[in-house]
Amino acid sequence: MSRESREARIYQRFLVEERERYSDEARAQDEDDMREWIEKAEKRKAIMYEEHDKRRKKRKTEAINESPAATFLPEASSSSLTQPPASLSAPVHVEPAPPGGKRPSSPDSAAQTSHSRYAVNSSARSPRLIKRMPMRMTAPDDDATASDTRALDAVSATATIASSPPSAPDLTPPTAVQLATPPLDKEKGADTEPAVVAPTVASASASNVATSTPPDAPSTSAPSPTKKKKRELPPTFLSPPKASSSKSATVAARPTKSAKGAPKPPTKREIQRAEKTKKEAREAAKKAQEERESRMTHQEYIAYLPQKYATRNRKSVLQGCVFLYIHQENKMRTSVQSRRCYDLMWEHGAEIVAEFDPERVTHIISCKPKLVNQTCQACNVKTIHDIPERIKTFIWTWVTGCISANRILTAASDDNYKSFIDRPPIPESKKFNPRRHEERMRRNEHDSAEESSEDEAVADSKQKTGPIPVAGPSTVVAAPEKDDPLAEFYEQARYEAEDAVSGDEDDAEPDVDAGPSSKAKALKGFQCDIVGAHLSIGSECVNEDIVRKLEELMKIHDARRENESDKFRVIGYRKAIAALRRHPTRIQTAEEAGKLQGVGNKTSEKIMEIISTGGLERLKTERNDGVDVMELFRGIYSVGSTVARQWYTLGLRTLDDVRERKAGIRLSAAQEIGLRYYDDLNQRMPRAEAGEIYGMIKQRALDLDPKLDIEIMGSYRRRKETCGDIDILITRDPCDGKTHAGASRCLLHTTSSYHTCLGLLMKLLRVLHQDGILTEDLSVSHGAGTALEAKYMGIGRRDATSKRRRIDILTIPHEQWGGALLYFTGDDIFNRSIRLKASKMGYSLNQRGLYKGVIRDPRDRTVKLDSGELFASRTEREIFDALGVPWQEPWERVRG
DNA sequence: AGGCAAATACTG
DNA sequence: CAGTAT
DNA sequence: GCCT
Repeated sequence: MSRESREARIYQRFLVEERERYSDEARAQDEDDMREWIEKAEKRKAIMYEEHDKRRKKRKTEAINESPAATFLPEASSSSLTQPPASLSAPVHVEPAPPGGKRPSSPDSAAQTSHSRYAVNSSARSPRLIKRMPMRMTAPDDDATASDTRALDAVSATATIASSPPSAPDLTPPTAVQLATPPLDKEKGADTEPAVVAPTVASASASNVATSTPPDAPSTSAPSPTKKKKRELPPTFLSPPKASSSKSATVAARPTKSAKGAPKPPTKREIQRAEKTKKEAREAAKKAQEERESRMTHQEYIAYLPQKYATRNRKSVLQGCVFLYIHQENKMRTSVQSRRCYDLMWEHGAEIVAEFDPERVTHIISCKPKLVNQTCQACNVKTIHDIPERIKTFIWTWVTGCISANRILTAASDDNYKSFIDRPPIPESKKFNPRRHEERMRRNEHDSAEESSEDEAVADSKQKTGPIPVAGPSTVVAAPEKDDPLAEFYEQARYEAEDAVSGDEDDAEPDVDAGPSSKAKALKGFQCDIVGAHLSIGSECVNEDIVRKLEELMKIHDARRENESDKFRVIGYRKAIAALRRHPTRIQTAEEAGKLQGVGNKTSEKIMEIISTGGLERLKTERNDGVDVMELFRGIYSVGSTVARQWYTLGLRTLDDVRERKAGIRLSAAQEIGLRYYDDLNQRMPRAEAGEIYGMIKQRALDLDPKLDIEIMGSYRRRKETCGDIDILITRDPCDGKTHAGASRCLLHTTSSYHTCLGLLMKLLRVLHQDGILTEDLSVSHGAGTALEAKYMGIGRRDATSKRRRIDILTIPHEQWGGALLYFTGDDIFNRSIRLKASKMGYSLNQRGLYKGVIRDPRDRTVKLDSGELFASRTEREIFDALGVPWQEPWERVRG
C-alpha cells in the first residue's frame, strides 16, 4: 500500500503542479521525483516479473490438466479428477459475488468529475479496492492482495483462493520463504525498504537501483552482487513457487518427497514440472556454453568447432570449401553473430580457417559488403586484387543462399540470385560510377549540404531509370582509397539488385489507370513505386459488394487469429481487397480478378461465388457467436485476441458481462479505461477535430520551447477525412546544445553525466493534463523523464463536450526525423512495400531510418547478426531517393 | 516450401 | 514472460 | 491469403 500511495503522490505532483516558472528548486524537486519514479518503476517491474512467472507456470500446469475438458462453461464435476481444476470452475460459482457490486454499469458516471489526473494509477486500482482492503500485511503486490481480499468476500472462498493467492509471495507460508529462499527474503526487503526512505537517491540506489537507468556511479562492487543475485535467482527461487502452488515450498527441495507430499499421484502437473526443471537446466547449460564461447577469440572458436559438432552429422553442401570469414569486430571476443555464422558454415560442411592461406582458402566470406580494409588486412595484401582470382569473395548472404539452394551458387549460373558479390573480373581502371548515395553520405557527413544534395538526388533519380549505364564514365571517384576496391563490388551488387528490383519506373505511372493491365509488370514492382495509386482509391467502388464480403471474411480470420499464419492470411486478404478497391471496373469473371496482383486462386473463387450467387457460403460457416463476441471484446483498448478468447471461454458474452466482472475477471488499468470509453474510442473523428487537438497541443509545446519541431502523423497527415487517433511527433534540433530530452530551458548538464532536468514530454503532459486536453494516460514511457526517445499513449479530448480520442505523443532524436516521419505516416501497405523494397536492396528500413549492411541470422530472421549502419534518415526525401522510390506526398502514399 | 516488415516499449 | 500496442 |  505504501508503494501505491507514494507512487500516486509522486505522479500526482508531476501532473498537477501548476505551470509556473521553472525555478531551480522546482527543478531539483522534479529531478528527485523523476529518479524516484524511475526507480519505482524498475522495482515494480522486477516484482511483477517474478510474480508473473510463478503465475504463468501455474496456469500452464493447470491448463494442461484442464485443456481436454476445457469447454466454455466448465462443468465442475467432470473436470474434478484432481484438486486444482476447482480453480477454474470456481469463477463461475463466484460470479454472483459482490466484488464490485456497485460498479457503475453505465460507463459514463465514473471519473467524470475530476478527470483524474493520473488515471492509470487511481482509476484502475480504484479507491474502492483499496478501501476495501483492510491494510492486511505489507503487501508488495497490491493487485494480488486486493483481488485476494475480494475473493474472500466472495462465496466459495476456497476455490478462488486456489486460483490466485499462491502467487502472492506474502501468502506463501513464511516458513517456506525463509527456508527455501533466503535470498528472496533479502531481496524483497531491499526492494521495499529503502523505498520508504528513498528520496536521498544516491545512497538508496546503491543496490536496488542497479537496473535502473541513471548511470549509477560506476562502482565496481555494487552492481555485481546485485546482478549476480538476480541471475541466480531464477533457478533457486523460481522453482519453489511452482511447488508452493500445490503445497509448500519446502517440497521443492526434495523432489522425491514432493510426489508423496501431494496426495495426488504423479499428475501431469508433476511431469510438467519435472520437464520444466529439465528444460531450465538445459537452458542454463546452454547459457553457460554461450558464455564460454563468447570469451573465445575467433581463432579459438574456429578451432573449437570440430569438437562442438563432434557428435553431429555435417551436411555436405559446402563440402570442399575452405572459408575465411571476414568479421568486423574489433574486440577479441567473438560475437554471437560471428559464432552463428561459423556454426552454420561448419554445419554445412565447410572448412574454416582463421588465417588467410592462399593455398587452402577457396572463398572469402565477408560478413557484410564493403569490408575491403578488413579483407585486405586479413589476407595481408595491399589491394583486393592481390587476392588470387580463383579465390572468390562473397558476402555472407551467399552462404545462406547456397545452403537454401543446397548447392554452390555462382555468379554465372545463378543470376537470379542477386545478393551476392562476386569479384568482378574488371580491371582497376574501369571503376563504376560511385552511387549517389555514397556521395551524398560523405557529403552529408562533412558539410550538410542539404539543398544541393537533394536537388541532385532528385535529378539523379530521374535520370536513373532503366538499366543503369554500368560502365559509367569514371567520373569523380575521388573517393578515399580506403574502401575503394570493394566498393565496386558492392556497387555492382547494388546495380544488380536495382535491376531486379526497380522495374521500369516509366511505365509504372500509367500502370494504374491502364486498367487491368499486365500483371507481370506489377509483379516485379513495389506498391510504393507506383505514383498516383491513391487516385484510384475511391471511397466508393464498383466492386463494393465483393469487397464487403471479403472484408467480413478477413475480420473473422482476424478475430480468430490462432496462429502466426493467420496473421499473414489477414495481410493477404487486405492486399487482395486493396487491389480490388483500386480496380476501376466491375469485375466480371474469376480470371479477371485473378489478374490483379494480390488476388490469387482462393480469392478469385470466392469472388466468383459472390458474383454468381451474391453470397458466400464460407461466411456462413465461419461466422459464429464466438467471432462476434471476440470482435466486441477486442474493441476494448488493450484487449487482444488472447484475452478476448479467455473471456469468451469463461462464458462472458457482452460488455456488461465485462463490466460486472463476471467469472471473476480482472481488468488492467488500460482495459478499464478502454471499457469506460468503449464507444468513444471506437469511433473515428473528423479530420478537423484532429487538427484542432493537434493545434492545441502544438501550441502548448511551443510555449515550452519554441524551437521544437512538431508534426502530426498518421491518417491526418495523409489527409484522410477521418482519423482514428492522433499521432504527434516531436523533436528538436540540438544545434544550440539543448534537446527536447533535457528540457528546454534548463542547462543540458553541468557536472553529472545525465540531464539535470525533466524531459520536455513530461512537462508537456503536465500542461496538457492541466488544461484538460489529456484526460487519461494509458502508458507513459520512462523516457518521458529524460530520454531523447519517449512515447506517450493516452486519451484526451478537444473540450469537455467532445468525445475522448486516442492521443500518442512521441519524441525522437533529431536525426531520425525522416525515418520516423515516413514510418508513422504510412499507410500500412505503403510502409510494408517500401520496407520490403529496402530489404530486397540490402537495406533495412525502420522507424529510425534506413540502414545498410544489415545481416540477419538465416535461421532466425529476426536476429540481426549485424545491425548495419545508418544510411539515411534526416529527411523523408533522402530515404525515398536512396531507395529509388519516386517522391510522393504523404497523401499520395495511400495504398489500402 | 518458405517468406511475407520490424522493432521497441509498457503493463501486469 | 506474455500480451498488447504502435 | 499471395507470391516465388
